[in-house]
Amino acid sequence: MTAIRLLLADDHPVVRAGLRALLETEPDFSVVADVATPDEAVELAARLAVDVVLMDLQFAGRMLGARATAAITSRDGAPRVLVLTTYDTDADILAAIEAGATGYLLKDAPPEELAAAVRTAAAGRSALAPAVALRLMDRVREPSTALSRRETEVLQLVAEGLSNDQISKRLFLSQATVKSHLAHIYTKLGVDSRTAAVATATAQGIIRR
Amino acid sequence: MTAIRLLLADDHPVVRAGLRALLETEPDFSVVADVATPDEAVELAARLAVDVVLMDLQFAGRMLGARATAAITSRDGAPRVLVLTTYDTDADILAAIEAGATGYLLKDAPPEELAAAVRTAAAGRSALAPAVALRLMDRVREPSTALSRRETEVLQLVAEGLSNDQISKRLFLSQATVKSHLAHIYTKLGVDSRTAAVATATAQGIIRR
DNA sequence: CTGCGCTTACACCTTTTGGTTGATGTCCGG
DNA sequence: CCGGACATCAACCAAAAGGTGTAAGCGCAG
Repeated sequence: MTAIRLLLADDHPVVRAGLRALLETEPDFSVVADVATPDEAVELAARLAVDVVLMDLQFAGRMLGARATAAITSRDGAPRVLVLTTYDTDADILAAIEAGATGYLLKDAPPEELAAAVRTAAAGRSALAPAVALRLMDRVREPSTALSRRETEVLQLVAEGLSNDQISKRLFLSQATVKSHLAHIYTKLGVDSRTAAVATATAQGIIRR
Repeated sequence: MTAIRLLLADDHPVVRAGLRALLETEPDFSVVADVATPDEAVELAARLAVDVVLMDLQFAGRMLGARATAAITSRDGAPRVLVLTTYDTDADILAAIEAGATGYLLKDAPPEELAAAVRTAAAGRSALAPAVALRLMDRVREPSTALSRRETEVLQLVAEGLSNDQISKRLFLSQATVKSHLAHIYTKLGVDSRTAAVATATAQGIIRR
């Protein structure tokens, strides 16, 4: 049995070293490279014939991991991408899954869970951390509080302090559409103002700040 | 020359492994233990006669590191505490320094910076990451961004989703006063809406969600 | 003692946001 | 193929929030 070939992508040197240290103790794992940027990850994922990429979602505070994940998984014979991040918010999870991630793990996961997820991903099966799986279950069970992708996107911008007008320009919509989305968001969250929506959504982990 | 004895306190196994891997390559460092909880950190810092404690601020999403830091540094002959965390918000930095931390590093620091900071801390000198030092300088230079107690109180309620009317009732003020406070807040933060104020203040750690 | 900043407060006006109703097109699943 | 969820936009009205000017009491440092 050949070793599972791994590529680590995270902008924190400490995290890269930690993952390497933890994963190299497994005899059937081989960490072939670790990189600090999404671009390097995309390039090396293609060149080095790896089996699984462990990908952070945030690089230098921005959400570049999802795009890199999409770039990696879009090719034929692409490696599996296991997203490994700090936050378990709806927005992040959906972005990752949409980008083609095979699994979603949290950085506070114990080493055994990490290794198990890598093997699951290498076998092509989906690997979700318990907390993440639970959140997705809740989402399915309770569709009234589940915001659509577009709604989440709008609300994220609201949380960043943008006005309806700024949001409409950012998303190439009319203010009317932004207001429409917000009205739906208020209904779903049971609130009646943008700040209350942000507060509620933040508390529930629907958006990140 | 005796080795510098280190204790690692972080709830993320990956981070503990990473710090251990990076620091043990230094011949003059000796990692004597790593722990996952603040309580263990306080206990072992006293028992093991360590020189420097590398302390995370957040444990399981809560700010327990500052209290542990205070507990460790309050004793005679206490080890130096080097706070190592992900965020460089005002509130976190001030809490750490107030608790008696000798230094404040960010987790995205390169390994050399990390090792240098440990040696600096072991020698009893203050070790601040460049980004952190810069923020403190800004704070001293630009006191206009410092909100008064009342203003912070109002803004905290805004962040919780309350309307001006609700805030006025909560604080036994008139809506006019709340609006006055908010106008001052907008000026100090350089924004022009309540959501933008919350976003900015949260980013700077002025308020906590 | 005398400013200065914080807190409180009011009035007037403009801009933004929220609430409602209605309409069109798309896409997906039964 | 059709219903339903989603996304898009419009027009209108009501309410909330923001902008500006003004001002009084209070505590504190120079």
